[in-house]
Amino acid sequence: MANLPILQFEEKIVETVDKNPVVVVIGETGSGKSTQLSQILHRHGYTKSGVIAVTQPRRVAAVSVARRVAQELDVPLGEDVGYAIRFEDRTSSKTRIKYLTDGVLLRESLSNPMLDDYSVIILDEAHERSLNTDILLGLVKRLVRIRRSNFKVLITSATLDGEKVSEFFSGCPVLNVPGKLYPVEILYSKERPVSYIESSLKVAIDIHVREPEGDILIFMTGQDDIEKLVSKLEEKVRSLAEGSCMDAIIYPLHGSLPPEMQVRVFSPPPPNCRRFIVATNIAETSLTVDGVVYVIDSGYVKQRQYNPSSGMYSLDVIQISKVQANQRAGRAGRTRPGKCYRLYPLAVYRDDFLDATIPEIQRTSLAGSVLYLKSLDLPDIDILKFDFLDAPSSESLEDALKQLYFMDAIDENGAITSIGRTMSELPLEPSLSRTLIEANENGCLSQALTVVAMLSAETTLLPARSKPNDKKRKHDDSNLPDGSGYGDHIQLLQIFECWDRYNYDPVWCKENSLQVRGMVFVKDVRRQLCQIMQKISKDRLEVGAHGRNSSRDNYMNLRKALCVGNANQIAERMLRHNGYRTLSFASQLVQVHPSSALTAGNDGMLPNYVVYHELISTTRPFMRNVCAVEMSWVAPIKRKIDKLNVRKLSGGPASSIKEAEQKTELPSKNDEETPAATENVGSRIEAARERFLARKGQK
DNA sequence: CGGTCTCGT
Repeated sequence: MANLPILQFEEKIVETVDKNPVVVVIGETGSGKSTQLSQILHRHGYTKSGVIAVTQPRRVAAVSVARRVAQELDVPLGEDVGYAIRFEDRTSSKTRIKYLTDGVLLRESLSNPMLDDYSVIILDEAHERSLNTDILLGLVKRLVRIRRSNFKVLITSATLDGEKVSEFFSGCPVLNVPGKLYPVEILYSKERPVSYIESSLKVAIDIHVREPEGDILIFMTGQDDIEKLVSKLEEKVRSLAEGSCMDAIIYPLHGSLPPEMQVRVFSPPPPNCRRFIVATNIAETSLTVDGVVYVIDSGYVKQRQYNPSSGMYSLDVIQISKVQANQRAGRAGRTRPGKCYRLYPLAVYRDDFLDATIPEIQRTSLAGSVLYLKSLDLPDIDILKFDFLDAPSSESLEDALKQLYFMDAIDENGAITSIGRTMSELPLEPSLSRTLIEANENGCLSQALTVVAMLSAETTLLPARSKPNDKKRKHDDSNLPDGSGYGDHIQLLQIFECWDRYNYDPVWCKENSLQVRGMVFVKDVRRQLCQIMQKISKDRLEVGAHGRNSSRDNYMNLRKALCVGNANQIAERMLRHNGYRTLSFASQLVQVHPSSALTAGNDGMLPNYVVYHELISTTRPFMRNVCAVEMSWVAPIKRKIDKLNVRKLSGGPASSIKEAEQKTELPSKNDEETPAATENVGSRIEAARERFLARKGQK
């Protein structure tokens, strides 16, 4: 701790914070900013008038950094130093330094918009530009203006363009703190490889044979490619002459690996043995592997993308940004000087790569964030003119308003309704909050709580059911319920009710190929939602998870509630086949995803109407998680869709839309870096993807 | 019949 670079700047930091309401601190990896800034300000009296909050984009970071600081100050965790993450609040009235996820701070601001428990707010890792951090940036900017004297904000970040943030905060000072990285030599390929798997294989084996000891970290785009490369590496390593070089262990590393497999990379290797770690971008920021000296960077990443004009997500392989490339390279220099092999030419890095990754706020549906902003009731804030560091496109904001209008969260003038207010209190996507509220009216709250919690866990829930070589059909060897023909929401409900009957036994999960971690998460979410619903409602609610066991249950009320909650996500079947067209937005042709539990009737036809949880474009556009609904429930929603007037939704006169459009289309210093419209983002990604596919060759 | 990169309330 004594030799952390940041401590040499203690006086300078304190002096600057004393004189300025906002300070940007640029500190590279190893500078100690996450653990030391809060302690420095604590030493200089900033905890006398309030708590110092430090936000983190990740739960594990909030916990581990809090633990370290408590240790350094020699106090018990949870007293003077504490942390707050979802499901776990380890703070007390004594707490002076509080680490928390940015999502938790946003939640807190709902019940205390002035955040006046805090004398200082430090937004850490702002360069990652998580959706929540971006919203917090806008929020604290406003708080600085309103709270004035007793409030300090620090924005800390590794590589973020300090000037840009400084400009955002009316020219606030920028402090630079050096890091503790060893030099990393960058080696470029002469040209783009035909197959980056083969190319990674060759480079990795070359390193293994020629270079001194040190682990190799290889960045790939996804599980599939990781598995391919791992097996090729194993084969190659076996074929090397015995005694010709040191031993090797090869580890895959990605998010869907069970935790016990992930932590293997943290235990040191046996002596005289080199580790190959083949990873997704999970190893870029989330997991740090000690002992890495060589990095192989394919230059690609898989990224999820939202198109607001079609309401559709896609998962694309795209080129990384310069920031990402440098982050990857830095992973080679943590313990001693290292080398980074870039599988692309310098010219590609220099001319093709974006400077910074497109921030999440420009890649995701904003319904939840817009509802949040509406619920703050800030008289001086117009959603379309909200002060973002990088504004989302006006299309994206209008899409969010439309969604909220169809869910009755805002009225035709764009004002938040009482339904919208209740929705904003629930830590869920708006469609799911709306479903819960409707279900409560319909007398099927307990069922809806289960469905909504299951959907919150996303894919953690139903992993690959069949092994690659297993040609059995979906439910063949599975005893899991089938959704009674109504589709996936009902199946999810039935699965959880089953687990409940088995007293939440983890063994049952494994036997039915359900991820234990995911199911436990569902149980936690469900419990949290029960508490919130109990608080909101005056009556005692019936929230037990036990299924009613009536064999002829047609889930009528639950499906009605789902229809209301998903008013923006309804599809109508075509007359002669089982394709659907989406209602609302521009109508599109979509299919039910093949993994769905929805079944056809005796005539071979699927239901006339379904609601879906998500549209995802892969080989074709699919609806994922669908539920059968009745035409009579859809009719009133259709009328509402026909009557829609977007101009009014955006806050009255059409002028506000125009202004927002102009604002986002202002030329910036670097057009590449701040894309104005989603279409630009989309087309650039499309181009990058085509190049990638062309290069990937064989696949 | 298809394929899931990473976070978070």
